[in-house]
Amino acid sequence: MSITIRDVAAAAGVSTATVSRALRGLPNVDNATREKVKAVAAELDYVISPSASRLASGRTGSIAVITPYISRWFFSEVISGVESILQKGGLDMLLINVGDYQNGHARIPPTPRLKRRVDGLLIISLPPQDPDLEPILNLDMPKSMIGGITQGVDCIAIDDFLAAQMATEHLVQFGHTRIGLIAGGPAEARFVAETQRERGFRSVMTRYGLQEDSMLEAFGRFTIEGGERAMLALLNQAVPPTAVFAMSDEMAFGAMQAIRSRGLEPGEDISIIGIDNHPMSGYLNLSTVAQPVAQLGVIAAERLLAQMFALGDSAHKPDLVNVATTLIERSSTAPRKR
Amino acid sequence: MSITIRDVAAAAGVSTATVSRALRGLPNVDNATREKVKAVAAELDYVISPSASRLASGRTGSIAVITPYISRWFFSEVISGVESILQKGGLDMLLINVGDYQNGHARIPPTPRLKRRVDGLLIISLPPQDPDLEPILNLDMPKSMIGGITQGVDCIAIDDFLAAQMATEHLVQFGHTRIGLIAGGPAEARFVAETQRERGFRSVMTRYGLQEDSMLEAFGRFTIEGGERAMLALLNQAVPPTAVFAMSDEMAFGAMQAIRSRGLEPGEDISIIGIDNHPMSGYLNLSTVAQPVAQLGVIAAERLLAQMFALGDSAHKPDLVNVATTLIERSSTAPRKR
DNA sequence: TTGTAAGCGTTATCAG
DNA sequence: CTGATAACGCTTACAA
Repeated sequence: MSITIRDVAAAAGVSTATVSRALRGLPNVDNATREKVKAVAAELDYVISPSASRLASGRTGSIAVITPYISRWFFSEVISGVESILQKGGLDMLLINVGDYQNGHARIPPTPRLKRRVDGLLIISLPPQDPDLEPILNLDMPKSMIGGITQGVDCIAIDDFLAAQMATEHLVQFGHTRIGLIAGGPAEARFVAETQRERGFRSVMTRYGLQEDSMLEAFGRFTIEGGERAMLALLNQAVPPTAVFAMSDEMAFGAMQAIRSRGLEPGEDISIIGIDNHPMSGYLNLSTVAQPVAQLGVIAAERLLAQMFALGDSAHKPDLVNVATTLIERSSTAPRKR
Repeated sequence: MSITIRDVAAAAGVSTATVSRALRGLPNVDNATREKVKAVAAELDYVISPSASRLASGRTGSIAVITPYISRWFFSEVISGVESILQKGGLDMLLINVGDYQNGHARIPPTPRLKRRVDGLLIISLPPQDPDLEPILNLDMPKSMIGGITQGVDCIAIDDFLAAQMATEHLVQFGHTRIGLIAGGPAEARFVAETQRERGFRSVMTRYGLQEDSMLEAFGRFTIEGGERAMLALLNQAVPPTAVFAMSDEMAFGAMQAIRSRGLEPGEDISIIGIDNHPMSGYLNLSTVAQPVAQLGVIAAERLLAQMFALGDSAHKPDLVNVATTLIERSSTAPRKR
């Protein structure tokens, strides 16, 4: 029914082998022959059958992007960066959401869906204790991950420890001593970034001999609404913090709302800083530590491609790539009022 | 190297045909045989080779999601909805970004990448005049689209005409007569939604005999920043509007910022309303016409599946599905001050 | 209910 | 540089 390589071969007066070589740009094809074949193929509107090609060659020409969320800002931004590189590399992108967060019903283990289906894996921020992670890492194919740390795998991330230090230090420099923390969730189910950010926060607190009050930590689940609830909890303390470090801008947005709902003004009455530099942050005057999110995706995809094409000769050596962050001061942080 | 259906057949003492039938849940297999085969397959950790299966059966088990953006809120939300259904249906999702907006360099026509690669197409908001659209629609496979209108194709959308009417009417009811419009872009390159929303806006203006001043229309490109610039342009008019309808919440966010930058207060001095009910809208007190974005993706995916599985018997009839919207009043809109 | 065997459309190995 | 031809691993009539 569909037109095959044999039709092209016949029409061009060559063998299927030659057609295959000519069309894929392989060497050892006479230039005239190649042009002829290309012309015939174009005229016949011939398109290679990926299934047949995959079966015969063993390469699938596609890579799986595994993510716990699709629509959250950070993730969609990363995915967008990844896609741009994969498209450029002529690879198909299979998007797989492993978050059971959405609908709660039992998650299907993704491993079987991956086994013989893709040539590479790009893993976005799977928490180390996620039960799916290990089987995925055991899959024998090139992989690179964003926001994780695994020996022997290309890992791309900002230095979360440092970013949190920058944010916290900024608050300390403004004279704040009673500083609250809005984290994502409790330690049992954390992304690597969360753990690192908490460590960074604590390291600065300790360095300046500041009291670490466990009542001054709340969880915001990385959502606006969660950030709002977390801030309200902090405000309900006997002695509320005068400054707060939120692990993400979106949680900080919610926190600012909570602050206002108490008749207080962010910056004026309570300083707040986030991490991300979300597109809204400039408009809401939120101080933050900016990270180049889409760029993380770009780099991870590029390193994945490097692995896939570094066959034999120049062996690709996996590494941990740290991308730089920048402190952006806006009016949500200000010197502490005595 | 990898374990094949023949290994399973041998180990189970049956033919490859039986293994194939048993594993795929086809009828006419003895129950005992089926269980035996399943057990052996599980033990051998056997996974069907998709390439071989596809080649033999002609079905790819994957569908392409074609979108002009990945990381913009509306699109990532839709994609998320689509993914949840496709995953449930056991289908792979190929995400294809056809926006050349990102990097400007010549876009590769997506048609060849689609030809023999997927079983179905889910098209998100391609403008009717997009040169890629027609070749895509000509592809002979099930398709459904979101935010578009094409005869003979399943189309899912809100009633954009009505939504714009609701928003505009809301402003009129508050006594506003000089109403500005923040659209996406000029008529030459519009999404269907834009065209419909402009029509809805104008229909209400006309119904109430309100002046339509072409100087009171500005383009915001559906971004926050664009909305800000557009609003500034409106504010620079000799007689600025007292109320503004923005075609999206994100543009409205930018517009609110612009209003504040002039020392004015949204709602107090200038009313503004958007469309979407973006997660930030509640926090910014933006009035809006809410649409269930992820739900659009869910429905579109479900209808696509319906087409793919309605082979023969109950023929699926393509249709235009309209999803309901709701007016949400917040403090960004208020009665006009005389 | 089960087995046989002919494809499915390429790629890749050898010769030539 | 080019052509036969044997895989690749599964599905699916058709037989049994």
